[in-house]
Amino acid sequence: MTVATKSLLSNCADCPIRHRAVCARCEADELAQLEEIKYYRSFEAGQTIVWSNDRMDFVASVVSGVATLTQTMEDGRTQMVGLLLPSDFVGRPGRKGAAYDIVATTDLIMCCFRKKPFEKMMIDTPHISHRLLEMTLDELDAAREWMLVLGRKTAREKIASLLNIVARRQPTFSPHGDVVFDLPLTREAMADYLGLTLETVSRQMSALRKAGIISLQGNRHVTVPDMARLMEAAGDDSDGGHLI
Amino acid sequence: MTVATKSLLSNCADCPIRHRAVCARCEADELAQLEEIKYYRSFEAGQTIVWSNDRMDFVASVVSGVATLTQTMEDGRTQMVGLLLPSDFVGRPGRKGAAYDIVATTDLIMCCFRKKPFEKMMIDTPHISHRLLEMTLDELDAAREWMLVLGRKTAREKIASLLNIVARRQPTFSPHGDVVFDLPLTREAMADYLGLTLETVSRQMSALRKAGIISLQGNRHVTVPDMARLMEAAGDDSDGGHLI
DNA sequence: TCATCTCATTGATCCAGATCAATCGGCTCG
DNA sequence: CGAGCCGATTGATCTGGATCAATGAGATGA
Repeated sequence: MTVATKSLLSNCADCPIRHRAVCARCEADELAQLEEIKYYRSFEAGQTIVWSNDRMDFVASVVSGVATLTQTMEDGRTQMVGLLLPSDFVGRPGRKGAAYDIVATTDLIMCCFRKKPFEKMMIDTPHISHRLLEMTLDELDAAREWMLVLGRKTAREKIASLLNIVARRQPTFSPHGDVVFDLPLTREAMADYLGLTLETVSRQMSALRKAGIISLQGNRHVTVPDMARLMEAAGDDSDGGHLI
Repeated sequence: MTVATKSLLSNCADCPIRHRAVCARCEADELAQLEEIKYYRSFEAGQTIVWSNDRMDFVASVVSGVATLTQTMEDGRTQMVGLLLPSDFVGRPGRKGAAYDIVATTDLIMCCFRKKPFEKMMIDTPHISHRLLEMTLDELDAAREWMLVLGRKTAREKIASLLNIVARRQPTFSPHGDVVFDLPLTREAMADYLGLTLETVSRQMSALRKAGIISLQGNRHVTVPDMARLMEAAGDDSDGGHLI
């Protein structure tokens, strides 16, 4: 981490995830309290942050980079159950151990809080626990959306659904014009997310490319010329009609 | 509903889900406040309680019976994303519409709260919002567990996993000796939960019966002579070694 | 510059579960 | 009682994605 980054990060007011993370609703004095108990940790791509069932004595927000939550069966089958992007929250207040393996898939910076003081703050600071409830409900919605993908979609629809989600979480996203981004996942990680094999992922990526729905520059860099066609390939209603 | 049931239900202190539902942590005075804004609704098996995207101006707890949350694609493929048993919470504070179809699969009684007053109470009553956070985190864990089932398990393991979950949520459950219960779902609903067809569900139920892992009396009534064998068939570690 | 490693692509074959179809058993209603 | 219905079972066949296997394309480093 450079000196400039370190100084940027030390101050919550300048934090890139200030308005989206678990601290989003905090007032200046509450932020000052959080600032007292926070510390940063950084990880390299590929590092395991926590192993499933290990004791985990902190909770954290992803500041930059991407991490994954995965579950593994005894025979080695693995399923990714969460994709953590900047501002997402990690860890469970009120429980000792980690329920999943947490792995950094890119270089990663996390803003950590020791669990005990954080739990104490949650009790006297409703702004934190309300924001955490809201974020947890959003994650639950995302998990249920993913259950539809895993249970009922074809391989091609699964790939298109994943590309759609990653595209929409880009900071520069706009639904019109080309959408360009880097996939934060290997083909194998995509397969683990989608309940497929990596060969099927590769074949379906090629199929979407041949159909002109995406174009690829290298393995990771994706261009989507028409988001509506991508959504159609994902089996989603192209007019994502929301009731607000 | 009989007169006896009605009288039983009108008093929170005697409520069968008093210690497990969203009100579990409430003090007597808080309970009295809840009592003011609550009302009961009952539904018959098969009735749809709310349609996806409909306005939903209440939240509720399941008092007795079973309901399901399902998502449907335009072409009719459906995936169940939640199974609501007594004490489970329904609805999302802070959002106008329902995200899923909610359907009663047995006769059902719900304890409802109008959304506005409930949201107001959540702000002044940390016991409620903390309990709701805890329940939502549990649901998120259950949803992620289910993602592993949907993404990576075989049809036989899926069926065994579902039986395992239903067996463990019986009020009379004990891990030793015969476990006996009624499935609250049709074969088709099981298929929607598991991302299978109803034919495959039927075949795998027969296979588990022929293997002696379960026995069936009629279509719905199940006896499990040995929970360890069922867990093994589900692909789960038979010593569910938990770190508390 | 060439060996090695990792990640990805592509081909050939196989099989678990989907699909299509017939039958069964219990229930309700005329 | 028999007709019709609904949920469930069982059989025959098909197919999407898994599996097994070979090859390619960048990156790293001796």
